[in-house]
Amino acid sequence: MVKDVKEILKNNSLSITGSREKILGLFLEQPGALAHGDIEKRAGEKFDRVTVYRTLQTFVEKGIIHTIPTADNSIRYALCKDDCKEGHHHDHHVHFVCTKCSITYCLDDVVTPELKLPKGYTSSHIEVVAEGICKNCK
Amino acid sequence: MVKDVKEILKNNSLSITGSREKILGLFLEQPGALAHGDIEKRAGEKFDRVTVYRTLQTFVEKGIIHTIPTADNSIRYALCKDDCKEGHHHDHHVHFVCTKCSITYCLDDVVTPELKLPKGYTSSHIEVVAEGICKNCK
DNA sequence: GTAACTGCAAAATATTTGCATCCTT
DNA sequence: AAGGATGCAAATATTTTGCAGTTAC
Repeated sequence: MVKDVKEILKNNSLSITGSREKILGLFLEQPGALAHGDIEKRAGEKFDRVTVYRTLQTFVEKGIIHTIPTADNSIRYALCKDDCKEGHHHDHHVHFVCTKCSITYCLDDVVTPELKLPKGYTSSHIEVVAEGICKNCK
Repeated sequence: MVKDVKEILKNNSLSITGSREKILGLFLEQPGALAHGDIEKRAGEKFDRVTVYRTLQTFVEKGIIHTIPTADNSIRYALCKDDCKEGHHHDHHVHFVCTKCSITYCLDDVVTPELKLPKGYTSSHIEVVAEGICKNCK
């Protein structure tokens, strides 16, 4: 995983700007996923709401981050692994939402299981979200 | 699965009102899941937006329907099976979103697979959403 | 210098709340 | 009759859009 903010942006042919560096930095400096609100309210940083929306959207399009749908309708974003390319996400790992601290983790080592779908159904992507207690809260 | 609207409401100690009958009827008469907007715009029926919000919330609380989170941030609702009790959902089946017709199905016969979570994590619920082409669209 | 990015204002949507009225039991 | 449900109005919250000024390359 490339850890340098500038390099990630360069690799995706995005211009290097303050907001992008700071927002991408937030993702790199912590393990969990971030919701739009988390980023906006992040202490010490003042982001324009609109810039956050647009930056997140750009990152998703470029395959730098991916979205994690959760039951409470709060979309979270998390870093993609290196093999995500523009328009072609490969986040075949399981997501875990802690019901206590509500941190969302990407369990990169837990692979999405195979599913036997009924006749006639073909799936291109499977999203798995587990809910429970994480290792820090147990 | 109980198919009678009035009976379902009675079983859950809800008063039988026009909106509840109509909204619950919508769920019973079709296989897919419904989003809030689907219900509101349903041709032939005029529901107050607020009533729809409150009715759906009541149904979820009573365990009559459950929510299905999807990547596009549109929450869908689908009927629970009979073994859902108030405050204790048992929808251990897989959900399928067709990328073509965007109907969301509950695949009641496909059971949520077991997951090997990392040390320290315990899950109480696992949500699986598959995306692809359904049997009607292939 | 040019194209892209940002931030402000404002529009468009979506969701929640209060309250008076009506309906179910 | 009493409690709960509905529908309207309005308050909040969320997301999108337009545009002028600024910045990266």
